[in-house]
Amino acid sequence: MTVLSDITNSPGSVDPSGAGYLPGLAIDLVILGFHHSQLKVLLLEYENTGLFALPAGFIQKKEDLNAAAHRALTERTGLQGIFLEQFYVFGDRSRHDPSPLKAILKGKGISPSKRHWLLGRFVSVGFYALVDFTKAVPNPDALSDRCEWHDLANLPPLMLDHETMVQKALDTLRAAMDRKPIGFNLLPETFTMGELQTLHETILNQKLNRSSFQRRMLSLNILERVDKKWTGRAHKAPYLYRFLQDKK
Amino acid sequence: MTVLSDITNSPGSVDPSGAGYLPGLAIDLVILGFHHSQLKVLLLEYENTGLFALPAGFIQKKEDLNAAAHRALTERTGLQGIFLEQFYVFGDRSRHDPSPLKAILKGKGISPSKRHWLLGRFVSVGFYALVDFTKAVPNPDALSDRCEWHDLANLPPLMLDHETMVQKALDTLRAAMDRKPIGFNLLPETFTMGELQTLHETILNQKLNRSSFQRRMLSLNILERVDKKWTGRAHKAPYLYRFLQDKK
DNA sequence: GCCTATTGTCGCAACATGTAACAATTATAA
DNA sequence: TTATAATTGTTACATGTTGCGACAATAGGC
Repeated sequence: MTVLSDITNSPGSVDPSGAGYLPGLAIDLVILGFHHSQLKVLLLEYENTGLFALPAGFIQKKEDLNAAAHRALTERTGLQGIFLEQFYVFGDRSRHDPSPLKAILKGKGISPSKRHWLLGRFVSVGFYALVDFTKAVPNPDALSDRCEWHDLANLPPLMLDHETMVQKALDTLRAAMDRKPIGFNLLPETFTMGELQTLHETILNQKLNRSSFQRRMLSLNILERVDKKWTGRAHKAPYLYRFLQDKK
Repeated sequence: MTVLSDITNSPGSVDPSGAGYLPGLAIDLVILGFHHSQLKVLLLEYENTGLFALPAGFIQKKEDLNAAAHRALTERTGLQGIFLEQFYVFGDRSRHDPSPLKAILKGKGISPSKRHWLLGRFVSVGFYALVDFTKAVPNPDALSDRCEWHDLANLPPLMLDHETMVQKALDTLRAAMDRKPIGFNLLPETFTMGELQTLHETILNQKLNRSSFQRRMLSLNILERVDKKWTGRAHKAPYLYRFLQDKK
């Protein structure tokens, strides 16, 4: 678990990296969920600053890059074994803007030296994760006050280039989806065909034909029909489906 | 232009980065060409070591990541305005193996200190480029002795994880190709439909149907029929096509 | 029991792709 | 000069996939 001292203590003026992390390199996570027909993204909030940001992470010197991303994901959500993939590296100079972090540190009662390692230029590797909204337990990091789901359609203003990151993650997800049906990762263990279709429609931002969608999904042979779902509503009960694990 | 001193001079024992570059971060280029029905990749060779490697680059502290990749590409090929995209970040600890670089430096008559910045752990951003084989002018960097095209189907043993990089670049290219017809970037200004098909077949490693391929390509409306090509061979002369620039 | 909303499924049209055939063209051989 | 072989551009037809509507089957509301 990251503790405040890991991040806020400078490891010494000669070493620009913080506490055993790779210098100048960060990870930003676009953690996506799906709930009430809405795509959600997990954001950190910094009190007294009005700032929101994507969960981030640093890579330990003795740690693989992807492992660091998984660790950061687990720290924020409590989840393991989740779909998590790189989507882009953000490395423009224009990203180097220490003012938001200064504000955050100040809000935490810290007066960082000008050469504090967090205030330098960072190249950030963007990862996106697809999680079961009902299983994730959001958990803020050492510097943030809240870690909460936000509607993707209605984001608060984000720090630095984090809006671009979300957009690019979404583009990657869309492109990946017609290659592999990874959307399943966003749903609970069992789900109806209607829920799966709504998910796809939300991600792609377009209506899909009901019967073609059903036909296409079933023809993939990655769904197992489990049970009927009792909806309590005035119509035929839909089947529940489960994603066949061995097809992952 | 990179000079030897840029790379071999340590900038001082307190600063782990070399000569104004971002520390611990590199770029590796998978530069692809196409010639004589073969996919080619540009490799650097290090004499006396038997080592081959992908062209690499470092990111200047005042430089955007993508700009650094373009700069490295131009340095190795003389080309500008080329298709060049990130495809993956390689960040495993297991990449950290200083022995090949030690051998290379030794071959150059340099005895690096144990803490030489090139011998540390590097995270590397993989880019792949698609270039016109006939236009590129390969040019070795400060540490290498040769920069030459090699058949992708018959690679020499590569340094570190560079074979994985080539494979992953190829996977990315394949996936990208049925999204956008980016294969054109590998051909000269004008080309026949047969050449275009051979290119696709080589990249995808599978035979394609001739008439469907032609139909599909023409239906994209990105090709302009220019002229007939005189082949000097005993059959009907094929048309030459040009890629419509405005569709790029 | 009738009505309404939703689901599972089927049939048909529209479109795309695989396959083969055919005519056109160009050099070579007879 | 004519036949031949190779390769290309194009078309015709079979096959496969997707879009779209129709229909029956529920399940609760009334």
